[in-house]
Amino acid sequence: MPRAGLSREKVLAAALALVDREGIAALSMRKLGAELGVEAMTLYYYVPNKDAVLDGLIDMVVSRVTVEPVGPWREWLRAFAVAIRRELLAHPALLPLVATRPVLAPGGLATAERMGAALRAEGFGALEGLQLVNAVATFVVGHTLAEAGHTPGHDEPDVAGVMESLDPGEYPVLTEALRAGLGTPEDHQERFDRALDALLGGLAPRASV
Amino acid sequence: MPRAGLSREKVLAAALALVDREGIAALSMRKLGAELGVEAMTLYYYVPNKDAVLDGLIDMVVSRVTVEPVGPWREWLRAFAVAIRRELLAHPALLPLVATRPVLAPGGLATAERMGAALRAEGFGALEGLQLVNAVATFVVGHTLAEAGHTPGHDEPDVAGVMESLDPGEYPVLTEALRAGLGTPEDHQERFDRALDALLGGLAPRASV
DNA sequence: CTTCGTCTCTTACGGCGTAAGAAAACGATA
DNA sequence: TATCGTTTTCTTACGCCGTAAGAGACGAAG
Repeated sequence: MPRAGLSREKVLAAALALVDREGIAALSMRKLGAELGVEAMTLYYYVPNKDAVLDGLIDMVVSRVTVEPVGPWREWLRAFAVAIRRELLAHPALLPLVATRPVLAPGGLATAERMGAALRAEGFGALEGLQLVNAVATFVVGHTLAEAGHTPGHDEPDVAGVMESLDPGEYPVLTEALRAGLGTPEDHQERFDRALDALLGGLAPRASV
Repeated sequence: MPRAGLSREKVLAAALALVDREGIAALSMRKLGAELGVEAMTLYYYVPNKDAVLDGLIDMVVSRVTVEPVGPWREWLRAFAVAIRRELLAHPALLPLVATRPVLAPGGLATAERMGAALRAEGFGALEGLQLVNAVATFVVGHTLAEAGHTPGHDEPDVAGVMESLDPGEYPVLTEALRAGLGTPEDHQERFDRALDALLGGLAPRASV
């Protein structure tokens, strides 16, 4: 029986809290151990290495995205996209991780399977349906990355700073767009909605509509 | 006059070669120095710190994407998307970097400006046009990341391995899709083309078509 | 020759992931 | 209670990393 009451789950939970609070760069085995009142090497009893911690983190987040594929397929695919985005924005520090690991992690497999099955019932082929799911997922990750996936050190795009340093004579259209709100949260939301609508509106099963 | 004939450009070029050859994780100041026949600290005469090297790398790649915005806007936007993808796939190790830094880097500003101006001439607003450019860019980055942006260590998705370890009883649709080519290069290409068509087809200026 | 600006090196510090194994705390048994 | 095997934790050490600080080597200019 563990003396400090540790477990893989508690290690991962502490890691997520640490990352959310101080960013991905602050996640070191030593700091994570300190967070749990334990030496760094102790963690290796619960986790094979640091990479497993990272994998565990993305799996935690991905597993939280659960959407029932019922009703019109465009609607629940949209809900799927929105759910991914919400979850990613809740843990922006994890974005670079989620983006650079294969989507075929255990946490997302069941969801992918259910969606693929539902789409096949709508006339899509198995490959075609999962391509669609994949396209939506990669779109959301890409968009959310651009929105919130800043490398620590380069903090957020800093629209105001860019605007000032931009020569209006050289970049008139950019200047005008920035003044009109390019890069603001509302802009991201609007762009996300519009592009998602376009994407979903343009995709359909090969055979019929 | 430099004794070793070094320069910021040569440092960056060597860094790009090193990254292309051994991956982003292999890029350390010491190795980069060795690559150039010089000690690590020597590099700091040409570059303020490692982060500046990374910034320089993405700027090199981004700057190479130059598309003339002439003709039907959907066509050159498509060419733009294809050009980004080509450039990113040529240096897949840089993908995680490109994805996590603001798109508003110097190298891409001029391109964005020209495209924004061209779109405004087509009836888009300044903000609206740049949103469109941004949407296309983030889509491409997201898609290409999923295609080739594997974290070193996790090498490429390894479709064969996933297929074998997948229980066909539990994941019938996934199994079928994998057998049909999900995750192959052709699959990526096809999905990219289809989603890009959908995206471009669904986007239009607010006022007219 | 001296001086100065340019370029490169040496040394050192604190941090990282983790391999190897000693050491401590525990429940069960005698 | 005393002992034992297992489970859990810690100590030490190695080779990496980015880079701060400053010494040294060099050609050109006076």
